[in-house]
Amino acid sequence: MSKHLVEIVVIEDEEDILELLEYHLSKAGYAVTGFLSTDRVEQFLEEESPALMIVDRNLPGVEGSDFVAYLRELGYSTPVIFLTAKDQEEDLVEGFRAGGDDYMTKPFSYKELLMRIEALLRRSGALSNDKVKYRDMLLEPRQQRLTIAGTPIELSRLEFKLLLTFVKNPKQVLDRDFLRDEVWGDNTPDFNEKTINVAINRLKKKIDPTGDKDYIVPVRGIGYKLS
Amino acid sequence: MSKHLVEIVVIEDEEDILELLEYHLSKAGYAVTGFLSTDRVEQFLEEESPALMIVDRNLPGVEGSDFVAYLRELGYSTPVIFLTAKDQEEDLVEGFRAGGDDYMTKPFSYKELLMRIEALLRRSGALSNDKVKYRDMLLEPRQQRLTIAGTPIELSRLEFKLLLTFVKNPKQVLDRDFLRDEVWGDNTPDFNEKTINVAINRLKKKIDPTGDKDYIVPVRGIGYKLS
DNA sequence: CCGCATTGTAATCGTTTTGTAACCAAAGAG
DNA sequence: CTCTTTGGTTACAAAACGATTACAATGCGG
Repeated sequence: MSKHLVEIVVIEDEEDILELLEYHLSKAGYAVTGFLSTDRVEQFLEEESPALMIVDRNLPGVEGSDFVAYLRELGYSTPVIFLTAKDQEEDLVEGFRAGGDDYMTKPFSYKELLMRIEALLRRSGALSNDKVKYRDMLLEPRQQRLTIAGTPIELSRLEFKLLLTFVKNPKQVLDRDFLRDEVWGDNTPDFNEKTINVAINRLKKKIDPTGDKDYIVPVRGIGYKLS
Repeated sequence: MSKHLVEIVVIEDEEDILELLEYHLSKAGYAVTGFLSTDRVEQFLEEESPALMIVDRNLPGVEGSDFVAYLRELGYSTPVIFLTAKDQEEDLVEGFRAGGDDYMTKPFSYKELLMRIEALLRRSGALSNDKVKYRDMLLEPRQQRLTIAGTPIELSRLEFKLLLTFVKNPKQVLDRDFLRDEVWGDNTPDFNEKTINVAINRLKKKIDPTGDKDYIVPVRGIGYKLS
């Protein structure tokens, strides 16, 4: 979809499993890059900086854990989840010693994998912990980022602040005075009547260009509300 | 990694399991504080800040996950490993949703628990690595040296410190206040607004003279981020 | 002390964002 | 239906902000 999404690298030599992983991760909204071996991965890391790597232990040529240990040696600290059929304790220990963050044995639940991915992304700071969702809109105040149905939308600071106050007070009619205080600040003298109109207008054009989503609707004589 | 002084909190209502945990963790070199219920934990967190918490799901009165969710709500981001007899998928999902970092079902191997603890500490703690690699940049803080794609680049003290804070917080938007505190120190009075701009500018010119790598990108009205 | 690198400050430029004003369209009251 | 009121739309001006450059201040090694 887009480069704004969280990027995950999967290294897995069994092609059908790799495809299944790619399918599940893409569906969950991640940008996935798959590798059948470690051959091109180092080169890839020189150019991109994925948020997480899922690495099979059994890879052609190299042990997955040796490869991760090598990356750690180089200085990469990308979070790693090992996937493996090996469930012996010493294999697991080897994985963690190599610098892995988590370890799952096959067969595993995809739901659980997704949960562990999310937890690790949260911990490593790749995901913002404060998110506000409303319908298909996802706002991340710290990053000042908005995605609608997965598509990133660029908003200016004012526009974001405005949308955020609506999302924080959903379904309520926000009168013009409230919006002025909340978004522009209460110390603003000679505040132009139409400033709000124009700001709302610009916001609407960005979050709903076709105008059929009806996020923000006017309430005549009072203000606006998010429906 | 020095395990000295690393403080771990264990919340477990079954007294014998708690003792066993305390035994194993102490033996591994951690300072352990055990609780039989969540009652005193919040008060404890106000005074101390443990590096990690091990929390049983089944606690008298409160669900362990609810308690962790409550702590997260309060703003505590202490790493959490859940311990539980519950191995249903939805229980696990609930644990992660509450803000847990890892999840182990009883009976579990102590060796594995210790590995997971260490991995989580590594990930969450300030790992003072002597090498940090990000894309094709390699920073060596000890020697204050930078190489990009193998080529050494000369950076001044300030420039290095600035780049290091970006590499340590990749993909996150660092606002001007954060950068000021982190790089210049928080005790700087009458800090010129443009100082950051100029410093970033000089840094960019050195690490990306042609300007096509896009390491550091501005986020208008907030600050900058490393992409 | 001098010379050099480093860092801060100020001025200027260009772009983006935001405010203002004029005009258009729609809703409601009579 | 017409008039009034209020919101929508557009164009333009002002302001905010980052980039860039030049220059001054600072610090450090000789």
